[in-house]
Amino acid sequence: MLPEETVTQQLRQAGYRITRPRRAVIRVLLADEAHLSPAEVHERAKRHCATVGLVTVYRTLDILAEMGLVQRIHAEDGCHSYVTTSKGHHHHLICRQCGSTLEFEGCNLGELCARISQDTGYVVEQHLLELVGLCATCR
Amino acid sequence: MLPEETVTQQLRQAGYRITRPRRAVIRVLLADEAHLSPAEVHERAKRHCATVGLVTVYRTLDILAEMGLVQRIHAEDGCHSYVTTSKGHHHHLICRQCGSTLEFEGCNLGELCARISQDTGYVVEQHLLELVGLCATCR
DNA sequence: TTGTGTGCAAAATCTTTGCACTTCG
DNA sequence: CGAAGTGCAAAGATTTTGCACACAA
Repeated sequence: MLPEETVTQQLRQAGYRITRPRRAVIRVLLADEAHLSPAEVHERAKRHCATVGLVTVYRTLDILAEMGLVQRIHAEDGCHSYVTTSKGHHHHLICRQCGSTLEFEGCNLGELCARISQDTGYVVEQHLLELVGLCATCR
Repeated sequence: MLPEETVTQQLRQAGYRITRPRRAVIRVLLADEAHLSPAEVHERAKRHCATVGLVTVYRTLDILAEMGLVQRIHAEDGCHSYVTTSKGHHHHLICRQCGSTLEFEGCNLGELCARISQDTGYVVEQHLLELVGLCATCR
């Protein structure tokens, strides 16, 4: 899990100001290991900044997503929740019960992509991969 | 691509009636090789059944998804569009330009899942995999 | 001090629900 | 004929936008 200061520093470098509401959103996302919807982030962010509005949560999530610091999770019923994400190529492992997430590396899809490219004529540029299951606790 | 009769027969077997609006939605999804949002499906379905309402499109998509005949596509900005899908384990290859999709098999993730299970304590039950790129035409 | 960021309210989407009418089987 | 299906309008839910005020830097 990224330290809060690393995130705020990146925001600052990108020209964004560090405000109480933004800090609250960041803190929620870093603290929680589960994926959270904007409404859930808002609910929890109020603990750190009682006056924060839902609109600011949306705006902050947009910025963080734009900068690659958070990512949407694609669940069965939609893509309405977010988790923090590290730099570089990796994917998420998601518990279907509690929503906890874990990053992993080494998806090893290069060979598959090459084969598919050859077979289909598509140029494969990126891939979306998520593993879904039960975490050790929920099992 | 599945023949229309196969789909309607499956609906019938599941106890659903085959109506003009439903047939229109099915025809649109089978004909189009790109992924379509409910609104896009509606627009095109009107060509086959001028009076079809958007609500019926939603309801029909729900039924088809429930039966595993269509699937949501998970794009960057959301999961609001659908494609037809065959039975069995496979994934989609999606053109980021025109939205055309192609199914492929043999994702070969068994080994990866086993490794991740061992490393993390999660039981990996399912996975979401999509390849994104450019189709031969858009290239 | 100054312009970015904020909350609020309102608007814009998108999706679901209630209900009387229609239509498949 | 009867129950399942439909369209419409309205309600709900979610997300975005406009604007005056607040507050980081």
